[in-house]
Amino acid sequence: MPANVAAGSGTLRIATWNINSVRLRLPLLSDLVMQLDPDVLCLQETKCPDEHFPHEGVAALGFTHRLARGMKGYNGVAILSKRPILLRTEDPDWCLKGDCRHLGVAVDAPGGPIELHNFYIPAGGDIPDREKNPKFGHKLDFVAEATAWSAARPAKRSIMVGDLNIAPLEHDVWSHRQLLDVVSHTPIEVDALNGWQKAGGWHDALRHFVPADQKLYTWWSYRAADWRASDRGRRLDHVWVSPDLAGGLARHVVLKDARGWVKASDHVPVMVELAT
DNA sequence: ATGGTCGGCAACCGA
Repeated sequence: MPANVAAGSGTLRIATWNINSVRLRLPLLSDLVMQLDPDVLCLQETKCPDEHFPHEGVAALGFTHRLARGMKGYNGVAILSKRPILLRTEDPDWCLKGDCRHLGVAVDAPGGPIELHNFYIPAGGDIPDREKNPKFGHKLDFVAEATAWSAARPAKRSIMVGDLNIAPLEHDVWSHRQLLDVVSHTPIEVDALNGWQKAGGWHDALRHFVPADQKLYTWWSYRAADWRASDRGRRLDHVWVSPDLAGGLARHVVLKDARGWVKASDHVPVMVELAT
């Protein structure tokens, strides 16, 4: 062991990906593993009931520890890990909907257990008005509940990842001006997300590496004729870490190439490596 | 300004 590395410490690579059907895109997971080699991979939009989760295929990639929380057709999250993970049973059923948008675990990390939360926040529909659009209300209610939850238990040795479906910064979207009325970048959503982040004392791990005045996207619409040429992206996927882990942030990857894979998801994988 | 494309699952809903 190098002299500058304390006993019991090490690095951990955490990745997050909205896979948009884990069964359809199972073959792409091996590309992800080759590119990022994550210790822990958090998935959203698995769209897969637990009894049909492709455990065998995922195990073949080295993820010996797996937890899935899915349902038929919609939503669904999973945590795949090369290190032991322990399901947290004390976290809320968000908005009491039982809709499979969160998994919380303790990861057996070098240096001691790390609390990890994988979120899939409601997209919120098309109209940014909770009176006219209940899905937007659900999104705001979900974030408000998560804010109160974070405020009640300041984060320590904790990581929060997922598809939060909100792009908070001006340069998290291709055109701040043109997206001010578009769900994902409206001021009410941005304020809500910033309030959540502040309530938990969370550090934005991607913006730790990429300055706020540089464009950074993790999602490109399927509807663009040429997603790469038009480059009308948004940063909807996030990695937040508690203050005590922020000093250990070592590396990040936004795997933009994944948007060009055959049968791509509209989101790309994001990975953060940190000392634990 | 509008519509553009996906996935699940079998007619549209959700993104």
